[in-house]
Amino acid sequence: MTDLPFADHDHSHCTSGVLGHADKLAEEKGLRLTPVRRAALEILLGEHRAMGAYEVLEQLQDKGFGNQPPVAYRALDFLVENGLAHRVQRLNAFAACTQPAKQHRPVFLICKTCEQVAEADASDVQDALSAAAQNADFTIERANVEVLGQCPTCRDAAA
Amino acid sequence: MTDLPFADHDHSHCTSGVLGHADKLAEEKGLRLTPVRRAALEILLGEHRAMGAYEVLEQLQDKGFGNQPPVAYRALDFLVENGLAHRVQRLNAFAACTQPAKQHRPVFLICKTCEQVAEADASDVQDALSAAAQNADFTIERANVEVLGQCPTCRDAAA
DNA sequence: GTGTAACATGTAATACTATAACAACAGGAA
DNA sequence: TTCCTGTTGTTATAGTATTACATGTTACAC
Repeated sequence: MTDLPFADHDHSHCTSGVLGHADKLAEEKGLRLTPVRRAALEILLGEHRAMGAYEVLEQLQDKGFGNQPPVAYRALDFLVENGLAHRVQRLNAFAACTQPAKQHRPVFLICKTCEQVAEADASDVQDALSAAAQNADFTIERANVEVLGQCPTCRDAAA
Repeated sequence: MTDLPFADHDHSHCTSGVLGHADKLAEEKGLRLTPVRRAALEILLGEHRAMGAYEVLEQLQDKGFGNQPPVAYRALDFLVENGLAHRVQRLNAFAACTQPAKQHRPVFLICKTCEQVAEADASDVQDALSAAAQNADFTIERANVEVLGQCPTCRDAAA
């Protein structure tokens, strides 16, 4: 219970900390943290919540950058690729439940090649999740665990 | 290693099994497994992979049902609500990484009320995930763990 | 069996999310 | 300088999802 992520915190401090790290990272790794990219990061940090790309775009526009979707997506993709931001989500899709009889909380194993989806039984995962949530005093309503990768068949075929 | 989800299997059997269960469930719980809904489930089962709503819609259309998006979304929502299908996904959004310094594989705790996102450190979850994937002989490329619920502040405010 | 409430379906219109493709430009290396 | 690489701007378009309203159907009370 040492580190409650939702608790009040010195926001300006956490913001400048991340920005400082970003600058350092850019220098060390030769990343080009250009004005748009830095601005996008500032915007995300400024709200401390998940933001849609178009929300970010709007604020970028206010700061004088382009106003077309790619402007935001490119900056965000850069941040994600370099570990400065996360993308929350992937795959807008549905799959039949293969074990509707059991009350279960599945983990989805999604093969990026053949697109098959397997439901792995992973009560361990869910238990760990419950523990993590409890630790943050967070009430779980729905959990979504998606793993993207390759199924044995496609992997072997590719090899 | 008893149950490899990706292994070859008797697909017609697993399909009819789920459909049979759906029929039984409908009868027991008084659910209305109407033609569109049953057709949507058959379509999902027929491919055994994650399908976009518009893909399902197309096939529904071929079977003589409506051809507007809500037709598919409603049927799919019904299936999801009743545990007959899963929705793979949640939230198309970005969030700044709050701990860019550490190499970490976060779990996102997303408050559905204030939309704040916290990154919980959950190596336990990731370990469990790795184990589950290994058990299915699945190669993980990217894992996305999202939990939707309420943060302590919003929960207390609602109470 | 009729009326009514609740739920299902069909359809149109629109909003939101994301990408492809190309032009213009800036900076570094040969 | 010239070429290469990468960044930004912009247009156009594709893909995903919801709102709103009209119509139809089912089940139940009376």
